[in-house]
Amino acid sequence: MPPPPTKSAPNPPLLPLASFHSPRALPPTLLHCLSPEKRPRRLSSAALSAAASTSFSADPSAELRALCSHGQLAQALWLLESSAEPPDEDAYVALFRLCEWRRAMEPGLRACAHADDRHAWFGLRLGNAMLSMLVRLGETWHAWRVFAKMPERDVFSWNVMVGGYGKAGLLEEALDLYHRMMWAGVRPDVYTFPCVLRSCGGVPDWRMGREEMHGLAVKRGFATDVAFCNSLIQMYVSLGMMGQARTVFSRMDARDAMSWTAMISGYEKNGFPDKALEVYALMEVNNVSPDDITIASALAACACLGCLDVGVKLHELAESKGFMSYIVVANALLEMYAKSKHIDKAIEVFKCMPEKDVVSWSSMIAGFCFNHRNFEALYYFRHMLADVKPNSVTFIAALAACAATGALRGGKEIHAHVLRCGIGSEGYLPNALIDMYVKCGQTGYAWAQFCAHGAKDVVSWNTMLAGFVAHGHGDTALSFFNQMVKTGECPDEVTFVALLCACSRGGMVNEGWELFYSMTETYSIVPNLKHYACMVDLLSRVGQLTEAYNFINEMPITPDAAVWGALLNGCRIHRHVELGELAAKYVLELEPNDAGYHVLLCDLYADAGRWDKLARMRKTMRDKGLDHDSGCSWVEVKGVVHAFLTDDESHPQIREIKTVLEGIYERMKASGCAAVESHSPEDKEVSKDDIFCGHSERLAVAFGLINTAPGTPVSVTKNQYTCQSCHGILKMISNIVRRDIIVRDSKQLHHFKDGSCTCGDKGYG
DNA sequence: TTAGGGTTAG
Repeated sequence: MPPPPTKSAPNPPLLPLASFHSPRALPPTLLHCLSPEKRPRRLSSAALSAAASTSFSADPSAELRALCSHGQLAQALWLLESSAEPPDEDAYVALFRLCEWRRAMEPGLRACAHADDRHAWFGLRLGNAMLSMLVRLGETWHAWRVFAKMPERDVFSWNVMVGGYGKAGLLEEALDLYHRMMWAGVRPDVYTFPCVLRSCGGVPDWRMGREEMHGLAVKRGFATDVAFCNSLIQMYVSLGMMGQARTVFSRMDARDAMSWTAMISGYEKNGFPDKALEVYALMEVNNVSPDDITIASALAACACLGCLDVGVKLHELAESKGFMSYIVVANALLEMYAKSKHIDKAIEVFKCMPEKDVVSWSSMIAGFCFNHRNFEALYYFRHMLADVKPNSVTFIAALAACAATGALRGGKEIHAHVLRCGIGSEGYLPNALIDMYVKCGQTGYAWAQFCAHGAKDVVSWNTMLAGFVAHGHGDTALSFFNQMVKTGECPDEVTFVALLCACSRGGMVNEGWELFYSMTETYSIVPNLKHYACMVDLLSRVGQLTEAYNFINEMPITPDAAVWGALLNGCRIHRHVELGELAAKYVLELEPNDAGYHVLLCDLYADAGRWDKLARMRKTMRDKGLDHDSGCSWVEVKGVVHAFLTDDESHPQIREIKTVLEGIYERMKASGCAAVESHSPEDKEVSKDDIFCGHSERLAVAFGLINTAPGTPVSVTKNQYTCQSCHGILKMISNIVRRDIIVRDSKQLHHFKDGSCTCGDKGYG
């Protein structure tokens, strides 16, 4: 006897065709197939004696049918299990249909076991009703057992099984069953095609779906059936063949809301959200009324595009049609608001939802991350745990929030939670864990996670590669890339962004050119704006400013602000005011309200001693309202993330923080550290003002030093780039206090240790 | 005399 299946049991291999009709190969009774938690509860002895003393009507089968027709499931089940004789086939069928309609798992399985025990289910109608119910309840395995035992099967039985296996994601098995059906000489009907096509889209050999199914449907005269065409569209959608989907759609004589929705969601899922909205507009023009699923699909397209105006109209429409109580619509709506940078509106929708599922919570957590409100993401994550069980998508979003704030302890807790749930290798979770460890400055943990990840993909390699680059291990990054290629992993655009970045940080010009050319010549990857920006950065940082400028002018695509910004940064490092001003002209044309680029130009003037121009630039910033410093740093202490703003005096421990900074200043003076570069033109020594400049990273570092154990590293995350003065001071602090200080800023990761930084001071001319 | 097609989050 095979072991009783459990919920996680793999799909049983299909028996050889011949065994279907061989009594010797029949599986044990259905009751024995049920997993322990699925076994029906027997009636207690008290209930049995009560049943024995109950007077039944003359026709229990009629009574059972009547109870089912009135929806009285509990009483019907009781009657079934109390009667001495099994009811007739009609009564069983009525009970199975009621269980199917109610999605009543346990009563359904009990009724199945009852029929099975009494060998009363051999009729075709009864078997079919059983199959239909089991498939609808998601009990494909049990459906298979019933199907295998049925002495007679019709096209309905086969359709239910083929469709059921497809729904359960067992696509190969579904297609196998379809072929067996054909071999068995069963003639497919109009229902067969949608059942099979569901699985054709998910298997590599899609030609079977297109050629065999389509041809057969045409031959049988089903090609005009709306459900068949919709299934065909869906098959092409899942194969990413939107052209063919469009052809089927345009040739349809009649289309219903499902046809339109399949096209809308198809375009959205295949990366054409704009086309999805075009189809939606066309649907309106054709006066086809959208239903809840259409609206959810169109909202998903709006979310992709950040298209608020159409999204708001869909919101109004959903309200007018009374769809707001549908969780799918509400979820799609809050996602749309979050992605359109209206997170407060998303919160409003979320709070109005009478019921929230794992998608609602995960969307909110990811939405907060998308809107740079990572603390709220973590707050929602903690609250969710009391309400809904998180899944891999939730954990990925929460890990992103930890990564963004450098919340290592929080990230580790989530890692432990993931392992406890046994989903550590599910979906993108392994890569999200690598990313979290990388961004929290823990390359060692990231590496361990990378090595433990059994199914590495290009994203795993890229994430780890980016980790080496961020930590200043340029040589390791290049050898890691070689290892990646040797293992057969094909690099993509992201890989080359990381590699060129490594070259730029390490001043490896020749390697950079070689990699840049290899993109097109070896890997057929067309360089994008990010790659060009990296190359400009590489050339500019090493002082090849004219080459960088010429390189920009020869670009086959129009340079963006990042490309010109890289040149501006190079000009700042090498104090080339004229070329810097030219780069700044382009940058500020493209990004006129970006405070960061204005600051970069100010720094260029300050470093070059052009105080008149600096004053004018600062005035321009004031006039534009860009002079407000919104610098913010975070540090995690004992699992709690503390945030500090520039000149922040609000923290309860601010006096201790200042005392620590003052102490450091005294020790700097005593140890003769006086050669810090200052922005002040007259003073070239470290002054008290330098120490108390109010920059958020210093406050966060001081707070971390106070509140963590001696000898342990302090890890800080900052939303802007670390200024030259802070960089110099932090190097000194790491030396004085003999602690590792890790600062991840908006540009790179700095690991300060014994008075030096892993960035090699590149970028701090 | 039952059944098939479009569904939100990374």
